[in-house]
This record gives sequence, structure tokens and C-alpha cells, in this order.
Amino acid sequence: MRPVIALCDANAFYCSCERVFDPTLIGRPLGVLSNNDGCIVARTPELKALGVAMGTPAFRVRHLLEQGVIDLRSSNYALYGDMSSRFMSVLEQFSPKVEVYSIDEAFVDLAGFPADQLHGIGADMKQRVQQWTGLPIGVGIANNKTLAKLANYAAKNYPATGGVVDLTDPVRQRRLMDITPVREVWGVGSRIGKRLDHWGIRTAGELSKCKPAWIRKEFSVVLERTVCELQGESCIPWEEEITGNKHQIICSRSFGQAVTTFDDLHAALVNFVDRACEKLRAQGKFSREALIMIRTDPYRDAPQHNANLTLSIPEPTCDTRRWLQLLRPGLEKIYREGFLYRKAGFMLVDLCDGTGFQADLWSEHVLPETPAMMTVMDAINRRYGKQTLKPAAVGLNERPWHMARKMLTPQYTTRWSDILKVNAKGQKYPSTFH
DNA sequence: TCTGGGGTCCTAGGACCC
DNA sequence: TCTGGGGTCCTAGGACCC
Repeated sequence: MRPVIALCDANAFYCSCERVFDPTLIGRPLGVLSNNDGCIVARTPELKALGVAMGTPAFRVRHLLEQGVIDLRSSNYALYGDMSSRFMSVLEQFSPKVEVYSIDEAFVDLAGFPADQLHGIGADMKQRVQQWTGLPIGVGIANNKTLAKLANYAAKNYPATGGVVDLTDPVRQRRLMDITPVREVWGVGSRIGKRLDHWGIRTAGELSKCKPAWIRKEFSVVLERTVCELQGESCIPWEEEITGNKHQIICSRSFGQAVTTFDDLHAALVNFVDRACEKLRAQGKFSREALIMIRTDPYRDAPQHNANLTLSIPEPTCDTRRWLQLLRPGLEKIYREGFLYRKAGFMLVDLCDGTGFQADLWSEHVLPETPAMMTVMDAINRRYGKQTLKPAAVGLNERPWHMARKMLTPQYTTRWSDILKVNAKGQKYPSTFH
């Protein structure tokens, strides 16, 4: 049976989430900022129309904000995460096989449906997600993932499509590819795009006509796969439905303001270790190698100091306390006095699931175990909120490294005290709001 | 004043093995 | 004069994704 895949992707996802709960933002140029209110990571079409590029630092558009031309919001991941899972559960009504590719998009298996029904199914998906979650989405349908991505691109960029494109027909494929810049193809980034340009390959259509073997020789097997997919072959498999089956866990942050003291830097890293180990246990995994990283601000005209250090433990562990014991001496090795630190991170690598590893000759345990104390701590934090119990070294006071989020909206869907209040008489919200 | 935080996969080259 | 061939593992770095 020929594979049929729908790629469903929410439009300007973070912005759309904000609009669901504040309809006064509908029609306005709106941007959502990265952590620390640093740069713009999501834009509505109205903001794009003003020429504000992805990744623009917030300070460059401050004048527009002050003039009331645009709106900005801090990123509210509690809200976006919850809206994402609502979106995904609507998709799961259409097919038993849904691969969540990122917070705002998913591949949906539609193999087996008659060809003449595909467009209608796509339209139903779009309509139901809109009605049940308030999120506008685009749907692209094709015979492999790369073409589904391309179909989705068309759904978003050509209003006449109504946001749904069935690209299973080869004639339509060819027509679309001939007018699509090669840079829009999934897997072609700015670097590869530039190199393709040198060969005179500027559209998806031109890329699709290349010989895969030649592409492999000049570029890579990765791009070769992309070309094969553009030619209709199916090369990128469905990901196994193992949630959280990661190979590494990273917790890193830029700081709200520069950190200068050892103690502050240490406290920030304790925080990252705490969260990384919590994620590790949530996946039922263990690790015996970690990396600590500290960075100064590369954009600042000040002395720079960037350093990494690898920490190792003989037998795999998921015990926060084990890593914390190594953290302070490790940080002492790479910390230098007199620098303005802007970012730090902790990364667990070499994850294993507790079987099939080399045990320490002198260890009492044959298999790694989750210490009871960690299990209890996780249970309490799940029930009473994040970091209800935390390592004392995190500290109790506000620290300079806390994230700046000056334009944060409430956690409408995940915190009782933040739930939206609607005034029936006030007519505050337009009728599209249910 | 002010520029994110995750991830993945692939390749090349060095160290080391017999 | 003349110095192999095949393999693994690890790491760093590059490229991509959202």
C-alpha cells in the first residue's frame, strides 16, 4: 500500500496560543519572544508583513512596541505545551498513527483512504482543530514526509488553497516544485542552499531533477535522501512511538543579567542538574557522563571565557546528588574570576536504560537503581508543582540568573488561579471566541 | 541595557586493535 | 631498495530541524 502522510502544522503556533486567550490580538502584528525576552521566535503574518525577521532581537523593535504598532509577549511554555497536547489529541481521532514531530506539528498516517477523499479529510482536520482548540493549522498531504512538508508549505503560503493541499498527484507536485525556492525544501538550510545556488539549482523542481548519486558525492547522504523523496520515493521512516527516548538531555539557559560570582554560577548549574536528572528519571534512564558548560556574552565587548568540562561516574546513575557532588569541584576547575557570565548549561550524555552496561568491578549493585529518595522527590514535585522539593544549593532568594519574562501571559490552561474569566455582559470578546 | 533552547544525524580523522 | 590491510571506537565539528 502506497504511504499517505498528512503534515499538520499550526500557524505561528505561539502567537496563535496567545490569541486564543486574548482575542484583542487577532489581526494585530504580534511576536512571541525567546527566553529572557531575547529575540522574536514566533510571528503573525501581520508582523512578518512589517518586515520583522525571525530571530530579530527585541530591542530592535522596541520603538514599534512603544508606538503601539506591534504587540509582544514573553514565551509561556506551560501554555504552549498544554495547547500542543490538545492539538495532538484532536489529530489522533483521525488516525491511530500520529508522529509528534515538534511542539506545533505532527505527521498523520492516512494510508488506505481513497485518493478522492484525502482533501476532504485534511479539511476536516483543519476545521476540527480550529473549532476544538482555537488554533489555525495548515495541512499538507503527500506520499512521503518531504513532499508532505512541501504540500504544507503550499497550504500556508497560497491562501487560495484554503490551508489544505493534497499533493499526491505527480502533476501538481511538479507544478509546485517548479515555483518553490530550494531553500524551502525540508532538509535544505542556508548553507546547503548557498552551495546549491552555485550549481544553479534554485528551485525544488531543479533539485528533484538531480541524480541522487551525484548529490551524494557533492553533498551528503542526507541530501541524497531528500532528493529521492522529492522524486517520490519514501526514504524517511516513521519514528518509533517511544516517547522521550533521547540520547542526551540538555539544560542550559542564558541569564537575565550577567553572573559574576562563583556562587551564583554554581546555584544556576545546580538548578540545571536538578532538572536534567528529573528528565532522566522520567525516561527511566541512567547516565554516567555529563558536561558542564559556561559562557560569557559573545555580543559584548568584554573579555571572553568559554569552558566545558566532562564529568564521569563509574556506574550509571540517575541520582541528582551524585552529580551535585561532582559539580562544585568541576566548576572550580573551569571558573575564572572577573568575567561576566551570560550562559551556562548541564548536559547528560551517553544515556542508557540500565541494562547492558559495564558495571564497576567494586560496585555492590549489578543493575543501576533509582534511589527511593529521588522517587519520592519526583512524586512530590509532580503533585505539588515543580521544585517544591529541590536541592538546597539552588538557594531560596531571587538570583540574578533568573529569566527575564516581562510580558508573560497567565497559565490559562494549567493553573486554576489563572483560568480565564469571561464576562457575559461585557462583550469584551468577539463572537468568534467560545 | 537588549541576540533562545533544545534536539538529531552524519562525516572525518585519530587512536588503537590484530 | 623494501614498511599492510582491515577493522572498531571515539570525538569534534558541521549541518539540519523547530
